[in-house]
Amino acid sequence: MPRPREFEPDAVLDQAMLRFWWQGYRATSIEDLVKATGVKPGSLYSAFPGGKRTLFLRSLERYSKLVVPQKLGELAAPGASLSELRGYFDGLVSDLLSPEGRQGCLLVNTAIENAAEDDEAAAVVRGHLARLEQCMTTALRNARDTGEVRASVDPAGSAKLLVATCQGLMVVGKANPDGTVLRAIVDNAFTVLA
Amino acid sequence: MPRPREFEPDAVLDQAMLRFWWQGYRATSIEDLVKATGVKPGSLYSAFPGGKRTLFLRSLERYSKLVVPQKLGELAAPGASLSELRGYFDGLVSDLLSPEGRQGCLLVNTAIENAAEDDEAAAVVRGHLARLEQCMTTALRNARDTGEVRASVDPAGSAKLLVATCQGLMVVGKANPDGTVLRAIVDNAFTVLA
DNA sequence: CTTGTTCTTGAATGGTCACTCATGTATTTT
DNA sequence: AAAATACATGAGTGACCATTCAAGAACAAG
Repeated sequence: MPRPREFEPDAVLDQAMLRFWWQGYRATSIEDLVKATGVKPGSLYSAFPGGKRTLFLRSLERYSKLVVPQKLGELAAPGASLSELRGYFDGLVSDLLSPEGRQGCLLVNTAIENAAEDDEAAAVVRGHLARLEQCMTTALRNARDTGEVRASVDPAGSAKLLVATCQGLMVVGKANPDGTVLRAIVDNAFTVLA
Repeated sequence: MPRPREFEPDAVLDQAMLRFWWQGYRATSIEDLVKATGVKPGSLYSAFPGGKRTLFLRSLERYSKLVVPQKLGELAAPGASLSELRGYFDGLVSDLLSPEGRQGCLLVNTAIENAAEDDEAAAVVRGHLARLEQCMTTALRNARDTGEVRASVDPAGSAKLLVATCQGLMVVGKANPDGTVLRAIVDNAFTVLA
């Protein structure tokens, strides 16, 4: 009976995610999204009840589901070890140094822009941090078992530090995208472990 | 001859700084500043040509000049060593855990919200990061000389890492103000050195 | 083909934004 | 006291914001 929808909601979310990522939540207007997707305001609001904020929260979830795993790469595998951990950090650095990577991480941006006033957004960020910490803990535990890192390293504690380090990397990289500095940070973070 | 100004521009900047700090640049309206200072739009614009953005850049400079030295405390002294460095991190953590400290650092927020699109703002942030790095380098060098940290520690490199760590601490603290996590990060950052 | 249901469209709403400007005011010099 | 000067006031500007809604359109079931 009903008329079928003429657009793919996930495609809309992909575009919305990119805009929120590049410009931030407040700086992205509904008109931006209308232009980016070709979907008119009425359709947007009927497909995403709750309007802009819903679009944003769904974009965050989509980022978590699509972009984050791609960035994590093999670090997400249960057998990941020191090289995968290092690979993740190297990937972050090269992202920050490329023109397309200057936007940093949507979840870090969200932590700063929205976490204090939007607890649902903060929860998505916390989930991301927890997942990252868990991947890193596993990798460190594996690396310790194989002797790639010193036995004195506490996987859980070091993982917490490494999570903070990569968030900090993103902040520093956004203000000062200098490869020398960013690589020095990563190098020093890893000299501790070996 | 002229009629004297009835308000103190620095007092206006103090209020503007607080608003930008707590709410961010975009989320702070001129009307917010008018309400906070009692100074009407016309006077605001004549005292700060360039409008909102000038007010913001001046607020950043004022933050750098007034708030940052207070947070740095004794870490800024030439004789600072390991305990001053640790004191700085402990201060960050207790700030993040207090209700008034939830806003984090204006310069970190600026790095995320404005650095990509406003190079003048980014420059202020870079200046702050450089100053922080220099204080930490000095403290680490002093600490190494007195044997408080291992001789194998590279002051310049470790300082870059510690700068990133404290930026990361701010991001993590904003999404997840959990003392256990934040203290674990600082503890692990310092186990490397001793 | 008719009817029912959902979708699309885009103009319209009321609010807020950063910013300006004409008018009036306070102070100092002459 | 009068003139000159810079400041204070706050209504006003046009632009943009998120959101709504009435009207038309497309499809499926009967």
